[in-house]
Amino acid sequence: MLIKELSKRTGLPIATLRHYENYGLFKGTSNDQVETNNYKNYDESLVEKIILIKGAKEVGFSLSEIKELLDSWFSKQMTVDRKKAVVNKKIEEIDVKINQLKQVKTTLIEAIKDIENGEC
Amino acid sequence: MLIKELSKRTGLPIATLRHYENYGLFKGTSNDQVETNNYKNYDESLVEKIILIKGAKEVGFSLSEIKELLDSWFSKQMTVDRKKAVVNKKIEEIDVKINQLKQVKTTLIEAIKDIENGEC
DNA sequence: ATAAAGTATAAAGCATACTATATACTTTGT
DNA sequence: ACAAAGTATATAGTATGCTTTATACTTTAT
Repeated sequence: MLIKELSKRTGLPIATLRHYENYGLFKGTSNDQVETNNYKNYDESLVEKIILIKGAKEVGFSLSEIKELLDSWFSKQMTVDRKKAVVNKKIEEIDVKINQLKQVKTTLIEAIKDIENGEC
Repeated sequence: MLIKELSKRTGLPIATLRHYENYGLFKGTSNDQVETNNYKNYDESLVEKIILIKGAKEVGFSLSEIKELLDSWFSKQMTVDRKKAVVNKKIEEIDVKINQLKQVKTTLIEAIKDIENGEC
């Protein structure tokens, strides 16, 4: 698919997708058969990958963290153990974030009670 | 307590705390009894508030979102219902983020399996 | 008494992550 | 055929959230 379709499928603006591609988060492929243009094709599998990027961003991961993760995940050079280590580290960080969110939620539920009791 | 102590208690750099105070997330009180300086005092209760700010930041909430929440929470003008609505909205957003994190986690657990099977 | 450490304020600087603009070329619809 | 829409690339601009610097004053330790 072309960039516009990718944008529709992922819900991210074209400019943002280009930014991510330039940053090295993913790569479209120019079809060498077609000589009239250099439009890039984006594979179906990229949709899932980009939605992962989007989700990770929305919960506070930086582009560089996300890049590190994806680079390991799809690395041809890295050993299986090294790859797994990187991904597992990120999974642990996710658990930390989930707990942080639960804590913030608990605080806000307390806040609701205080508000109802006119205590603030 | 003074700014340095607040920094120790919250784990945030003094410069960051000053930034947050300037942004309006909280307020220290200058003791008018003391005429020699205008050092600000930070109440014990601020520690919890700032740790909430820190946690919310780390899971992707912006300062303006956090400010909106805190402003409602401690507003003297707002009605109870309006306050509750703002806080409840944020609680819903937290649930969305928790689900996003779980989804990212699921994806990464799949990634581990793929890596083990040499599928990427 | 005085050097070192702490506090306050204002302003500049910086990193990250977009977002917009300008230019040029290609494809598509009529 | 040609206007409108799509794509690519490079560059500049912007918003957010700090972080650093400069300056000045206060407190603390010796």
